Amino acid sequence: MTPPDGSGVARTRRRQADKAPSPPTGAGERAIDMGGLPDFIGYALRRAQIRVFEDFIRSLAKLDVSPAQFSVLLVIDRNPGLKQSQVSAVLGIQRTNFVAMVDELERRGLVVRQAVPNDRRSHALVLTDHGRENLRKAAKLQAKHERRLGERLGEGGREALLRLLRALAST
Amino acid sequence: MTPPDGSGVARTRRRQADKAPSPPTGAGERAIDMGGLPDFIGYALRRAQIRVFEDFIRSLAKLDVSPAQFSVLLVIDRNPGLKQSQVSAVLGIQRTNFVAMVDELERRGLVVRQAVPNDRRSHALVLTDHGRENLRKAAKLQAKHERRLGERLGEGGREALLRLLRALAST
DNA sequence: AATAACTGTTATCACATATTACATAAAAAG
DNA sequence: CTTTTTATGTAATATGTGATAACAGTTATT
Repeated sequence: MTPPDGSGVARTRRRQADKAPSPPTGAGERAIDMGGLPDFIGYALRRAQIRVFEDFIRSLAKLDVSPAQFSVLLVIDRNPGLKQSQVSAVLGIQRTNFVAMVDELERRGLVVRQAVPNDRRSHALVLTDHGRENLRKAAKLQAKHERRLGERLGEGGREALLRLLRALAST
Repeated sequence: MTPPDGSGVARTRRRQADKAPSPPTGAGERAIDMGGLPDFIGYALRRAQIRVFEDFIRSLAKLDVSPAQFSVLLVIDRNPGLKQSQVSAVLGIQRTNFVAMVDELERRGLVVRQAVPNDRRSHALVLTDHGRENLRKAAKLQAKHERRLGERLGEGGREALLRLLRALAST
């Protein structure tokens, strides 16, 4: 499996290079035949995912929290004391790659690794006060982002989309 | 914008590391609270995209054609003679990164860069016979893949999904 | 006690994407 | 027609994301 970020979207750098794909094709130049690409699930999925992640990143830019970081903070907040391996597993992040993520969150003072009473191998993850405060703000911005997406999808669109996406992802 | 592949999916390597996110939570260990993550568009989108790309890659493994390569071959086939920059632009690939892609496709004998009559800067891209044949086979496998996805989505699900995804991606 | 499995970690590798700089060539401006 | 701007392809490079292998310390099994 794979982490909740990826998306190929550069979080730090400001994007906007080359140009967006196929602006409706101006006057003169003959339209380019996409060969049905936009009607393929995978292509449509990818395009949508990129857009949504871009919007997410813009929405939380103030806090500099990526989609992946948001998911990590959220899970730790709801399940304080989980081991690194547990958090990484539910999120589909490999524990080896998860190390650096926790390093960064710890460096920023959002998370701490705590000793576990009966197991000297594992680290229990908990949010600091600062981490909780940061998550609270992030969640607010994320909710706004989510609402914005919902509006684009029309009445009942969001729920329908979630159902369909789960159908694709399940099993 | 961004290319049609990405997806964080390793095409070459065989995947399956760590374990899939949150298997329904067995008996003993208390369920982990995802904090509503699965109900967020971005998260669901990402998960679905990964799954779909994995399936695509498996489906076309025989031909060793990635989603990105498939889209490139398709566009060149439908619009023979387009310049590199045109192809990369419609697909949302930066022209600098597109160079290596064309190199590879050319190396494999699927595509050729042709001189353009009135412009000595640009290269016109066309499929070779081998490239066309390869695309034909790829399209067949892709169609099967697409049908399989459609079945998962139920009656009218595919069309509904495409509509919703386009709503997210547009503008 | 010996062996196996778990946990976190480091070091790499592969690959996707973005940025910068450049050479050549065509187009636009003057 | 010359100067300047823009377009095109390319290389070099940096960063991010994901996968693999190996390892040390610890705990669990046998």
